[in-house]
Amino acid sequence: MAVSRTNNEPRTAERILDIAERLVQTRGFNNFSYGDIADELGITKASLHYHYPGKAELGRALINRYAARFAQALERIGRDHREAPAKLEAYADLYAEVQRGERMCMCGILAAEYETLPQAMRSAVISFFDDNQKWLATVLAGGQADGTLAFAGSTEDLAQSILSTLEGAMLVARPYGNPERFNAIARQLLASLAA
Amino acid sequence: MAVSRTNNEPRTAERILDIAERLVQTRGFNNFSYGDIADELGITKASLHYHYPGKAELGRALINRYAARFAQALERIGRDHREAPAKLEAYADLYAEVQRGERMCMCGILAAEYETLPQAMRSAVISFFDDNQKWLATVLAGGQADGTLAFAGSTEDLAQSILSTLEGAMLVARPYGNPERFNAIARQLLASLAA
DNA sequence: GTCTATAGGCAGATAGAC
DNA sequence: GTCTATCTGCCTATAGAC
Repeated sequence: MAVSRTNNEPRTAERILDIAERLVQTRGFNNFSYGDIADELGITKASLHYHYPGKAELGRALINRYAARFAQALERIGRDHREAPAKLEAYADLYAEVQRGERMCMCGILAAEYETLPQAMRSAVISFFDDNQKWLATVLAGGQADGTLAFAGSTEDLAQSILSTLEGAMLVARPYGNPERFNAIARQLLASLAA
Repeated sequence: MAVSRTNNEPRTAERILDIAERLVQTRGFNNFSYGDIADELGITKASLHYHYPGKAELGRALINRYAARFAQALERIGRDHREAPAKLEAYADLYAEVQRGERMCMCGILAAEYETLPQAMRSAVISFFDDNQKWLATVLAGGQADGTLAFAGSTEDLAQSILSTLEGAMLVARPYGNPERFNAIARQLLASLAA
């Protein structure tokens, strides 16, 4: 049964985000244009401005959707896995999937471009990292409590470290175009936390 | 005593690199222009083309100088420190210095922009990472041999992991503008390797 | 080595017809 | 919602005078 919708297949706003998302994650926010999206979608640049008045608004929409999808994935991990090591492995798999698509984490690449981003996008990037770190810290605390994880230092520091290592692994692996490079680092990271 | 030079103080080519280097490391290679350099240096855009015919050549010169300086720093570390843990600490300090200048590692930010780089720059980025990894692997092997470091797995994998963690720590710390965020991760990393 | 002048292209954005 | 047409600005780059 079709979802209620006035027009036939006019999810143009979503399709714009799909294309722009791939372009951000492969080229960076400043290195694609309305023209690139328009060509691929088969409409004109002017039409894009109807859906997203400016590039800053488009950028906000991109991060918002990306962060929401990531948050859902974290919730799902919480439901699907009981033990902390399994949760962390599933978390690393989220990054591995992005890597397999020959993309960079959206907020990772935006962090590199941070100085050039419109203000509205900056705060969204920070929120993404904060949310991830908070989730990781909770998982780490749980694993420490039930003895499935072993580590020294604060959960916050370690959460920061895990996030940075995964982002860095994606970043450095990019030029090599070799997913295994990322996987090797992720495996080491997880192994170092096992009880 | 003055170094032999035909003109008075015309190291324009070097001053161009100084300015461009800071711009790359803060904004990215695609997010600064000849105009930005010209304004800061007080000459015209056209004059820049005399020193570097195109932006691709400028980019090559930037990486070459950066990589050469980094290689010198690695040599110096080898001379100044005998034990592996001290070498690794000095290595992490190289990154911390960059971070203090509110910059990103040049090759780290170029890795994010990799897809958009001219071919000549791409290979130079990979060489930079390869050289660093090779140096790290040698240090790790030395520390393992004399018992000052303790770790499982291959030296190559661990070298990859250290490089990625430091690059990722710089990347994620950028939006926060807080050097301490980088330092906390670097300390954890070094502590995890101590014998 | 540095300048003026200019070319040619592409960026983001807007007005207004349909 | 999408179009054509257009604007303004910036980009890299070149020619040629000084």
